[in-house]
Amino acid sequence: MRKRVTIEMIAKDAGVSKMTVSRAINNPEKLKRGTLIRILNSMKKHEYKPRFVARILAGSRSNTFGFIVKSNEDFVIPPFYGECVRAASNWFKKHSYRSMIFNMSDEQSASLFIDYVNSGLIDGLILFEGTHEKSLLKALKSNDIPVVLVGEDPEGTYDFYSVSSNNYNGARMAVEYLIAKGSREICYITGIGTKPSVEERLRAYTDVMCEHNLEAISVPAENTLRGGVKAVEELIEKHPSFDALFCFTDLIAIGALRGLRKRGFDVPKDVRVVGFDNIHISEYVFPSLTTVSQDMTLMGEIAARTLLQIMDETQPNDSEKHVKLPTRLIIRESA
Amino acid sequence: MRKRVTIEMIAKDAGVSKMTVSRAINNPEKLKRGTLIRILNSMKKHEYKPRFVARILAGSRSNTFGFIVKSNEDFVIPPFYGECVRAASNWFKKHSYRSMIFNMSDEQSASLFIDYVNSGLIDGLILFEGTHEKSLLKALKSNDIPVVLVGEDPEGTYDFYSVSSNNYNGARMAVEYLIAKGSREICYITGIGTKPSVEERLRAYTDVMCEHNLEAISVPAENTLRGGVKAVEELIEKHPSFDALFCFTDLIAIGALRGLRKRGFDVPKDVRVVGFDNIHISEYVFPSLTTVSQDMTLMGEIAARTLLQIMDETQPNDSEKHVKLPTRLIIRESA
DNA sequence: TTGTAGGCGTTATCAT
DNA sequence: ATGATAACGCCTACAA
Repeated sequence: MRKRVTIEMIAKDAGVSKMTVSRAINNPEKLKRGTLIRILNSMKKHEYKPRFVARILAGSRSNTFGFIVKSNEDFVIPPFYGECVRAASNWFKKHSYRSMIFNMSDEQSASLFIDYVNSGLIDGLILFEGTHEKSLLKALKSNDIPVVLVGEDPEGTYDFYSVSSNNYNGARMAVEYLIAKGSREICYITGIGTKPSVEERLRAYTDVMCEHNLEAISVPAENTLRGGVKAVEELIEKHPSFDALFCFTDLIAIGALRGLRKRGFDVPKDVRVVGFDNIHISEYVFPSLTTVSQDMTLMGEIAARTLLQIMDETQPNDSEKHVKLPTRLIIRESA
Repeated sequence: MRKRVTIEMIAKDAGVSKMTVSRAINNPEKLKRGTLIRILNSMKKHEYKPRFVARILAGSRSNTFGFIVKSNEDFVIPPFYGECVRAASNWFKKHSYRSMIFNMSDEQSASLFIDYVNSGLIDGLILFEGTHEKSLLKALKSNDIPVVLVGEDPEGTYDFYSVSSNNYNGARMAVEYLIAKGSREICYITGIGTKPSVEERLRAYTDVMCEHNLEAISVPAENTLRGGVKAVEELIEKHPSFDALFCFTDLIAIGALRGLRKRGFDVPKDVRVVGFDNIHISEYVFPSLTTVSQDMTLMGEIAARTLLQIMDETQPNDSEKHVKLPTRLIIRESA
């Protein structure tokens, strides 16, 4: 193992003090041209890289942001969050910040992430729905970590900035579309938990059905492919006469497609199916999925931009506290 | 912002020196019961958390491992790697290590990761195929970072440990199966680049076709859904009479299914399709995908176990240098 | 424009 | 079993 190259060695080599080398790195404009060049050369020659942890310990910003995402059975980074992350991460990059993903799937990952945060390794965070646990939010708040939520804050008690889609309108569109197409016995495969997205989409479904004097029937499912299959089976058991399914997510919908086929149903002839999210693969499955599209790229960008604004107190902050993005109905083969 | 709780404050509060508190954290067995309890209580009272970066700077291990994964157009963490990561990460967890994912998609992410590694924030790495770039491997080698490759080392020059599937045998199985089923005009949608997996699967395809006096026709595709669609279009253009497709990955195969359907081909009646990887979703698409299964869980576990063995020099190291895992043909609806 | 001294929070080493 | 001191590598504040 080669011995580590430190700032001190560069200083000695370039015939200056450590401080001058430090300036060469952080405020090069404050140095005389000659000195700067000499130092730069020496750094290159010795392949000097400042040691990240030392800078942090001495008080520097990390210029690094984190994403906290919850895995599911099918994906370590579920596609919907993945696209938001990609967009946010590009935004950060454009502004010379770096970013990294923490997948919060267990205690162990949580501990790592907490260590990072309270060590100064992370300057700010974007939390995706599913990770908005009270204890976590509280910890972040009390440590003064800048945070933006993707998805609404379930409690609202911590007053974080948030970016989400208009879940209610999106779900309404989907159900109204199914009704317009002639479906009457529309069942809803809902999500699990008390997340706002779950509650709003369910409420929209119930409202629309009610407005049309149709019976609202919903069953819950894990947000996974398998969850979709199981929900369909439950539905066939309990309400075999449905002629359409609205699903909490595309993942569930794709599972539902499989479940329906297994039982001999044709989509869309026997049963129309609509999902939510418009993840990449929904366009490729058969039948391709009619779905409510969330603009993940825009969500990611807004989340990133908001976070930067929160942190940069010198700039005027024109970010809305709670952004709600419109959704679009994407009509494909399944309904 | 609450003032940071440091080891010094705990020491004062518990009436001992910093060193003793440090011991309470790292070698509790060396303390007298009473002292230990007093310190522990004080730590709890003040919600003391050791500062990660300070420990690292002072010479501690991070007990953290990293995964380096390459994103693609469809997924930030492609499903195949995702499953390996999940398995490896569980293995680490079981041994009280933590892990994190770096997605190497650009310069910016690379810089973060390099900072981490040469700061001591990462004790070892698992690199997935697609990230085995010469410059990276060289840097890791010269910094003495313990590394395990998933997928074979394309160069072989750096002598890293590696875990991969037997790509050649897997691909042979697939092609032989297609022939046994009666297909004769079997085209291969191959991958891009010079990765061993690309070369071996292609070689297997060519060999088998040759052994049966069949013409080998292959077109390259990006490893994405869209790549599959495009390859099918190219194939229909150039060799419209094919009756089977073997695809470099499931992602490509799923794209191919869509491409075929768009052009009115029925799978498997007109064209049989076989993929490679057996990612989760392949079981759910329609027709469900016949594919060559790699045991991602086992790969992940072996990679993790090997890495731990490399690092722990006290233990005898019984890891093979280059593990090659067997594959299985999973027969479903598409062929 | 450049240098000096001190501190960031922890652990290692050597004492006691 | 516990403590004192130095070291890790960098940056801030002040001085020259």
